[in-house]
Amino acid sequence: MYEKLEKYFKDRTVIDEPTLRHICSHFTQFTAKRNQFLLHQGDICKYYYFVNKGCLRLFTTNSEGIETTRYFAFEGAFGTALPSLIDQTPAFEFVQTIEKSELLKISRENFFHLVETVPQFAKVYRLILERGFITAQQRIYGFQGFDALEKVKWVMKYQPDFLVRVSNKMAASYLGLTPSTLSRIKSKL
Amino acid sequence: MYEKLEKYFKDRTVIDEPTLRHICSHFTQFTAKRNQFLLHQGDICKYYYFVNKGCLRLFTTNSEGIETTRYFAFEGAFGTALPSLIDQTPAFEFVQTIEKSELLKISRENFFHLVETVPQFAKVYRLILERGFITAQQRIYGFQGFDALEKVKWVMKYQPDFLVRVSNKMAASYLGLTPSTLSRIKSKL
DNA sequence: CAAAAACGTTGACTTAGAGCAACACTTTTA
DNA sequence: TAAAAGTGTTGCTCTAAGTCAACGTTTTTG
Repeated sequence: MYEKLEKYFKDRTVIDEPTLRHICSHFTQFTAKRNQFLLHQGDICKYYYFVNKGCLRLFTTNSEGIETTRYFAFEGAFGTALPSLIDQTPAFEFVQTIEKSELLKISRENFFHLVETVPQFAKVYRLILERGFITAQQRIYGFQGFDALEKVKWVMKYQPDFLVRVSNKMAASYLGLTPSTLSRIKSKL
Repeated sequence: MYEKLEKYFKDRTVIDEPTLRHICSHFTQFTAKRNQFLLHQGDICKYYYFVNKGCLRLFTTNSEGIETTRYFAFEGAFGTALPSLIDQTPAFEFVQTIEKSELLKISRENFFHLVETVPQFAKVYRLILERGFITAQQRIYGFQGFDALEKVKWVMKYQPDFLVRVSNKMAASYLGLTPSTLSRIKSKL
């Protein structure tokens, strides 16, 4: 139940077993069906999620109903609507499973309590933020000024399993293309 | 010399004077001319910068020489090429002043030493990362699927002083537009 | 398991914004 | 302070990608 989560911490910091168990005791497991929403736009986000199995998608829709996907959290990754969780403001993004999933969740209160009281937890949170920030930067640089073909090559290089794991439609909403365009690109390699 | 930096910390955490002075003692001041480069693409980034006066721009160029700007650090803001600073890998982005500037810098070693040893410093770094991550997310959502007019309205709403402070050319490279297009948009409000 | 809904692909048409060039105006520099 | 370099604006043309629609295939659901 907590193997993946424990591995996540062991891979990122020096940590003893009691501390690990203390951390894990704040996470509770639950399952979710395919396409189940854990958070709707406008809700206040209460939990940080960790994916044991399956996949979470974070996305928003604009006024015309067009979806933009920001992030997919696969097995062994954390994910949440961070601005809403931090500031307790209505979420801009939806959090949704795209497959039947086994998830762990920790409440905002417990999460930040651990950040304040367990140095290893604070360290790992710092690493999550650093990587998240860096990934978002790469995405800005990687997508701005790229044409459709370059975007597709970019994900194939930096997230090789992405195109096989995710539907054409969702991949398109991540890349900022229409499904038609992505389909045409893929047919030429 | 350290007033802005001290204010930055006082605004973000509870901190006593000796700790504040300890932190400040690791920063050294220097000045830079307009359009001076503090870091070139491919260099290894050694410093975190704080802007006392002036402005830093972080940008990259693609294979055709087209510039994409990710971030402007104005007075009272931190800025650096974070992936390079953290991993000590060749920088993907340039760091450049766009005005005559007064800056503070702290070495990577001292920065992370303070993160490890001064809880208030770690806290403030965490806040920087959280805000940076959130801003980058907003930028992804704000720009993907927006047309040129919507992008311009978006910056006017969320960064009102931006268009007046920054040249048309640099604003365009931030927005992912050509200078011609931005110029045309502005002429229609 | 059959009907309905959703998805992927492809073709024809349209369009927002890029590319390019010309010119005026401003800033830098020698 | 004159020449050179850089910047903002505007007109014209062109193209990458969006829109819309048709159709077959897969997935969902009652």
